[in-house]
Amino acid sequence: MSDKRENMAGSVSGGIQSVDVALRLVGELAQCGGPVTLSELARRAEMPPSKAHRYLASFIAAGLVVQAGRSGKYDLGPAAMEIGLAALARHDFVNRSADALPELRDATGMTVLLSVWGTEGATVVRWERAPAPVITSMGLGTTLPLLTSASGRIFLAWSPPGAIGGHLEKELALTRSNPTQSHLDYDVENVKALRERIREAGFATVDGRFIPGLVAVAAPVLDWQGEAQCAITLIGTDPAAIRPDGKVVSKLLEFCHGQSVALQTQATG
Amino acid sequence: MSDKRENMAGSVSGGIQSVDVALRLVGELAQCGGPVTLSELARRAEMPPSKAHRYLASFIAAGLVVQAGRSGKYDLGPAAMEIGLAALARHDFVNRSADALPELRDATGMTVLLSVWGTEGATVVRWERAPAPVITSMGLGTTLPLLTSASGRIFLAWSPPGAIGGHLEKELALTRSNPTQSHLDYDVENVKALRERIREAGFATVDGRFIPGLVAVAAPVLDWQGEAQCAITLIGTDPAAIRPDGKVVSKLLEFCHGQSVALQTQATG
DNA sequence: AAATCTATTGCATAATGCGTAAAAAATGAG
DNA sequence: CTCATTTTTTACGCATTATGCAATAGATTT
Repeated sequence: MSDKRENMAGSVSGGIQSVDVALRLVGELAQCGGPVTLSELARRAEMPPSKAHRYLASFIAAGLVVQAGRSGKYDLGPAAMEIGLAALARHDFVNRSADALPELRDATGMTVLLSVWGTEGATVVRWERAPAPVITSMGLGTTLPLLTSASGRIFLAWSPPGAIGGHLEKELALTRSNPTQSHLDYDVENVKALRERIREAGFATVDGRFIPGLVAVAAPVLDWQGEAQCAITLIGTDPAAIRPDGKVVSKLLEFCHGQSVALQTQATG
Repeated sequence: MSDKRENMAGSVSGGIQSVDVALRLVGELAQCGGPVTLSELARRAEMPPSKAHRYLASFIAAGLVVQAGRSGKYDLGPAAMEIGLAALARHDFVNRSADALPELRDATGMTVLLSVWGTEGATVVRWERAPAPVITSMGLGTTLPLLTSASGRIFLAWSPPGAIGGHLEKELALTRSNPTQSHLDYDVENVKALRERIREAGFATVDGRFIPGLVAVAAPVLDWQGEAQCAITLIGTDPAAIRPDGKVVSKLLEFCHGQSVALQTQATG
């Protein structure tokens, strides 16, 4: 009767089941804003607390998770930072651009954002706040929407459709169910046209419609395949700053082009 | 004869064995500078390639690992970044100090480093390069030595001895076997005295002996238990800048004290 | 102080990961 | 182009290991 050799659990990755469970657990923990109790974490990951507890024991032993204070709550630990920083250093435009981002900020007077494409969307990896008092509460790891942020639109335009398909659908569904933002109601055709327009222009902008009073312009750093490795975004308050033929946009494009060339020449392997 | 219920493998974490293996594997992958082949990774992690392959399948399914190009080499993926960034955002002195670090840099004219204690040692988490041309090629995730860096010495002095014991011994052994650095030959007694001196002073300095031409001074941000949550380090070229009664040191101490207070008042739970 | 919720540990069972080994694919030499 | 060699991937049965359930211990609230 047990001639079915396939994995009877839903998560068929061809790998190790325990690891699938473990990664689901750390994923949930990462999405929680801060320390969580065992039972809440178990609830989110949809597993009995005792099971979660055993996995957490392994995580703690590896330093991936720590138990905060004596509240017993669990939180991500130092090993998580190290793995993340190692991953960040791999895609080394982060380090390479470290010197350049402040320059760009000073040259434009706008807040500079560096984001990459993660599993949850466009993820902020580094930012340089402008001297001007722009109220942007955007921390490391913030994920930005695909359609309504300049950063997101870069990945919309310069990522293989397969990579963003799921997220795009999710956002489209969300806009439809949100009639208050009727001016944003994109459909499959609109998005296709938007994508083309952005690719032709070489950059993407959003005006104050999405975040009132804030405007942004973004451009991609492209690898040898023409895919966006990261997006550089400038955020400010002056709508005039993001005019297609303005100084800000040209500086941004120049910068991104230089980064793209640097990325493509070194990664010939 | 199998009445021994204890885990017969070496890694007894009280958790899930498969997860211990998995975390060892990602740890190795993180320590490799870049993409690695299956066989090399398996060699490092001391397991048969077939075993590593199965684990990697799970990692890839979760986005923790990607297969670079068609070389088949494995590398850390976007999920690794996200987990790391989430961990970084948790220990929120990173975000809190984001505004403050540049101020400190401008006030002192020195390069500012923010480091935390990770499993591999003192780990650079954020830095602000000084306008002055200081040649410091220090990327995110760089780990600094415990004895011969100002950042490391902070954790030497303000960490529970148990947490740093292993690393300390390793470094002591390394210094002993390295006769060219005879002026560094610390032993258990020396280190104990060094630790006491640093704790009394409230900060640690290193002069040009370790990195010729560079000097550094560091101070801790302490949590409610009196342990160092992170270290703030100033790096420069002028030995006069790091005098104990100088302006730079007092600015640094003032800054760290402020951060410590902020940390302790908000984390009352 | 009682009660409720949460965290942690123990145990039997069967499901899962492990080693061995072979197939398939890639690489390199003649 | 063909063969030889290395590397990656898949297959399978056995034994170890993760699991669900339940009991205990601890914490927090009424």
